[in-house]
Amino acid sequence: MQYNRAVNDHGNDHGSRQRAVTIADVAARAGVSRQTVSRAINGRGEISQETRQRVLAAVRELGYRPNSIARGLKTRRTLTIGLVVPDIANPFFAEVARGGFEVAHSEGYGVLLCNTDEDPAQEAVVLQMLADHRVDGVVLCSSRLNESALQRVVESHRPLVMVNRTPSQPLSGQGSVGVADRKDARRVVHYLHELGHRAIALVGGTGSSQSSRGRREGYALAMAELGLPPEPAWVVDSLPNVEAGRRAAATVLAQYPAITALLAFNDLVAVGCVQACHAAGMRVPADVSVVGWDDILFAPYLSPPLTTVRLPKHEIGARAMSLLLALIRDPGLQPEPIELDGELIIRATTGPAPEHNS
Amino acid sequence: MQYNRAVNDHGNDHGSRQRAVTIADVAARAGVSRQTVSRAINGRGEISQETRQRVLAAVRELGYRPNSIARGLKTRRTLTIGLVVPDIANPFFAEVARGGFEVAHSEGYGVLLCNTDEDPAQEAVVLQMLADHRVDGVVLCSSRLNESALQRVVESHRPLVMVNRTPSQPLSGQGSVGVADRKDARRVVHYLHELGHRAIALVGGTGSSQSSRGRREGYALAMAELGLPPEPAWVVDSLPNVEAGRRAAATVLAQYPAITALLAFNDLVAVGCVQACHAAGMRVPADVSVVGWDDILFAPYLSPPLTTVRLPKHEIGARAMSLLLALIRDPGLQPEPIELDGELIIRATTGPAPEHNS
DNA sequence: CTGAAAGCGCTTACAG
DNA sequence: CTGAAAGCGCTTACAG
Repeated sequence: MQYNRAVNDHGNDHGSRQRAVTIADVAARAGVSRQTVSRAINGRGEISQETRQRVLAAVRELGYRPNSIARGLKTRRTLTIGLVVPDIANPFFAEVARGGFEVAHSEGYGVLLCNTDEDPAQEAVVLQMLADHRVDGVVLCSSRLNESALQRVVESHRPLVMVNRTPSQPLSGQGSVGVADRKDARRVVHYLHELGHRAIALVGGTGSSQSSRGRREGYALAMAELGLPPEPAWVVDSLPNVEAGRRAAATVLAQYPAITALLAFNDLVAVGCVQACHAAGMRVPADVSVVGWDDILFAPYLSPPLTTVRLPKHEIGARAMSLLLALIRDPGLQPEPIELDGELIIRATTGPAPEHNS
Repeated sequence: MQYNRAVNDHGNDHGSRQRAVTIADVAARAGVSRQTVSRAINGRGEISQETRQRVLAAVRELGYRPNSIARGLKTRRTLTIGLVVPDIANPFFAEVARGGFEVAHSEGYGVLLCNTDEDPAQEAVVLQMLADHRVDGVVLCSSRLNESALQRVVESHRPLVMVNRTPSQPLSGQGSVGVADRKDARRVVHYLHELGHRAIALVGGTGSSQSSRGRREGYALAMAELGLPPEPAWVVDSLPNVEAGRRAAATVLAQYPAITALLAFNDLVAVGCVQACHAAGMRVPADVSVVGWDDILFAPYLSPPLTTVRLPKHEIGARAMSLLLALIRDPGLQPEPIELDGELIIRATTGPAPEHNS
C-alpha cells in the first residue's frame, strides 16, 4: 500500500477545481506499482492478462485519463501538430485545414492552428510559439518567409511539411505538397485565348508566395507560346483578398482599357475583380472575363457564378497531414514532393472576347 | 561546475534531430544554479541585477527557449486553449475563430482548434482530447450536446466559455457570449411583414442548437404579434449548410406554394434557399424573399446580394476569448452572460410580397 | 511477469 | 540574493 494516496471523490464539486486522478491513484486501487499501470495502459511490455484486467478496471472506476503533458515530458511527444495558414477566413485554407484536422484527429493528434495574416513577421512569431509548445511536427501553408528565413525554420522544425512551397534543398524529415501552378495557369491562358482574348491581365498574389510565382510563370509561358507580346504592367501585385483584388483590378483596368480578361490569383481576388468591373461599368463576361483559383464553396453562387481552377483543397490538407504523420513515425524518410493537379471549372464569368479589341 | 553538462553545438546538423538546450545548459554557461536561471527568466523572486544580466546573456548566446511542457507539468498551465466549432469551413466560425486567435496569441496562448461536424458524439470526443491535452480553458461554440451531457462537460472543463449557448445554471469559472436571437428574429419577421409578406417560413437549423431555438421563438413571437396563424409545417429543420438548406427549402416550397418569404437559419442555408427557388422557377426577390443570418464575407457578392442579419463575428470570438482568459486568471469569477446585437443588412434578396397571396 | 530507481525539464517552497 | 531538495505525472531501462 505504498501508493496509497487519497483519491478524490468524483461527485460534483461545485466551486473548486478537482484534482485529476493520477497513475498513482490507479496503482493504489489496483494494488500494483505505477509502472505496471503504465504497461497495462500502453500495451507495452509483458504483463499478465489478469493484472491487466484488474488495472483496466481500476482505470475505468476512477475515470483515469493519463496526463499527456507528463507523458510528453518523458516520451518527447506531445501528440500535437502545428498548422499555420495565412488566413483561416479564406475558404481555401479552411478546407485545407479541415482535411488536415480529419487525419490528425483520427490518429489522436490535436492541432494548434495559427494565422499569420500574410505577414512574415507574424509567421515567424507563431512558428516560435509552436516550437515552444514542442509540437511533434508542423504543416506550413503558403509560407511568406524568404529563402534564408525559411531555411532556418526548416532546420529547427523537423518534421515539417510545406504546402504550396517546395523547399529549395530536400532534407530528411521534410515534405511538401503543392499544386501544378504553372501547368494550370498555362491551361487557363490557352482557354482564354481560344475564346478570342488577347489582352489578358494577371491580378493578385504577391511575389513572396510561391503559388503566385508559379502562376505567373505559367501565364508568361503561355503568352509567349501564343505569340502575345509580354506586357509587364499587366501583371499586378495584391494581397489575396477581395478588397485588395478590387483595387488592383480597378487600377489595371483604368490604365489599360484594352484588357478583356482578368486571371485572378484566387477566388477572393476574382470577386474583387468582378466588383471592379461592375464599378467601372463593365459587364462580366460580356466586356471582361474573369477566372479565379481554388473553387471555394461559394464560387458557384456568386454573381455571376465564377469560372475558376478547382484545387483539391481537402485532399491537400489530408495528404500534407498524412505525410507529416509518416515523417513523425519515421524521421529518416525523404519523401518525394507531392504535386496535385487543378481542374478548370467553366461557369459564367468567362465568355468570348468582345469585338473591340484594340 | 556541478551543472557542467555538455552543451550541444548550434551549427546546422543535417540529419539527426538536435537536442534542445535546457535550463541546465544555461546554468552551466552562466555559472549559477538552475533555479537562478528560472528566476531570471520569469522575473519572479529576488535576484541581483548583475546575475540576471549574466543569465540573460547566456540565454541569448545559447538560444535557449524554456520547454513549456516541463514548465506546464509543474505550473499546471499549458498556455493552450481549446476552441471547438461545428464547422470551420463555415465563414461564420472562421471569423469567430480569427477573433479568438488574435486575443489568445497576443497573450501568448496557443489554440487547439477542433471541428465537430455538427455531431454531438464527435464533440464529446474532441472535448475529451482537449482534456487529455490539459488545455487551460475552452471556448465551446454552438454546442450540440444535450443538457445533461453539457452539464458534465461544464463541470470537468472549467474554465469554459460557451458561444451561442447559455448554461442552464450559472457556475463559477464559466461564461457565455451569445447573440440576441429572439430579438433579431422578431425584427426580421416584422420587416418582412412590412413588405407585405404573410406566409413566412423559417428554414434550417436543428432543434439541438440554441440559436436555432432562439430564432424560432422570436419568429413565433412575431407571427403571433402580427396575428398570423401559426403554421408548424412552415418551420423546417436542416443542417446549417448549403445543400441541406436547399433540400429543406425545396420541400417546403413545393408543399406550400403560398409561401413568399424564407427566413434562413444562416447565410449558408440562405444560399441553399435561393438555389431552391431558382430550381423551382421562382425569382428572388420578385416571387420569394430570402433573409440569411451572419453576414458572411460573401453575402454582398452572392447572386443576388443577400439580405441578412449581421452578427459581430470577430467580436464574438474576441470577447469569448478575453472572457476565458480573465476566468483563467481568476477562476472565482462569475461573469454575467454577454449578449451581442445583430443588425439587419438589407440587400437584394428581399422585396415587396408578390400580389398572388393565396 | 512485476517493482525500485532514475529521469524528462522545469518550478516551488525552504534554508542559508 | 542564491542554492540544495523535492516534486509535477509519467515512462524507460534495469533487476529480480
